[in-house]
Amino acid sequence: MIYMATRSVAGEKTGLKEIAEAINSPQAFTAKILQNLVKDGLVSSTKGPHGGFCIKRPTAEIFLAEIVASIDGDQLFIGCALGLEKCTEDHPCAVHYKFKAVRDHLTGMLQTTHLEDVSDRVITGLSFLKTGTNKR
Amino acid sequence: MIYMATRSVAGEKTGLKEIAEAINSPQAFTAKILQNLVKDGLVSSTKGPHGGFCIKRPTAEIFLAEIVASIDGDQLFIGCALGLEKCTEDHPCAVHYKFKAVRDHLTGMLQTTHLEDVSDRVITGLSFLKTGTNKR
DNA sequence: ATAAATAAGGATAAAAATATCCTTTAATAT
DNA sequence: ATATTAAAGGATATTTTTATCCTTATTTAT
Repeated sequence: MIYMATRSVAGEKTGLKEIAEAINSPQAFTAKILQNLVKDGLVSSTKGPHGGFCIKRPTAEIFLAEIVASIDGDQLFIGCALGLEKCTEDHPCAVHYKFKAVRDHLTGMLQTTHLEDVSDRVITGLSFLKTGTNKR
Repeated sequence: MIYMATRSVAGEKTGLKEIAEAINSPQAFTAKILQNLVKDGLVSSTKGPHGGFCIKRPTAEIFLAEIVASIDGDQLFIGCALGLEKCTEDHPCAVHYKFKAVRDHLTGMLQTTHLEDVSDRVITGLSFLKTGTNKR
């Protein structure tokens, strides 16, 4: 998403191959994740020559939380740190409140940081999407 | 560890079976994790009748960070949010600083919260180690 | 219309995390 | 000494996550 954001300024498409290379992620795997993002309406795709993927909405309106939820589901946001099925104010796990503070911080960050924030740093060369030797 | 903390007041041993039941975790799997904690010096174990596991140091001196590191390794503390092999101030990933703030919060919490903090809440009935129907 | 390019989707495979089983080792009690 | 209890450790199995492969569907250019 960040790479596409650095590219889809005027609604230009970016091909799978290019995206996968840019983030040093296997093509087929990247394709599956893109399919998911398409299914969830964050990205549009077109087949055929000059086809590819494109972010649907303005990058300043897409927050990281949406992307994380689309790719990884909601466990990051609602799962219990100790793995309890039911972990609530009524029946909190032993680290519920300590953990809640951290999670609220994380959730808040993801809900207030939009793609533009992040992609701008890449465009200006302040940060990176790969190292040349990534782990995954 | 939290369950043992609620039990090993005067250096009493707690058996594997009892621990596994208390936290609703499979016995054999719990045993592997306990082996690890023993190897890392957080827990002592004795075999034979009346054998079992016991936390080695005062619970007020064992911080959650140590336990997490023993069980899950250090990726939680040092891993890059975007999966870059090398993610540093010099070569930061696109969410490095945003993520760093959250991680510092998490790390800080784990490094300042000790077992006693957490087990006391269980002892006084304010929080719980299982629900009856856990996920894992 | 046909060929070429490209994503979609289903089936499968590989790797990692989670979990189990069984044999061995050590401690205790008789 | 022997039997019993309980953890240690190695091998294996299951599940989940990560990744690949191959066929199909769609779009564009000729």
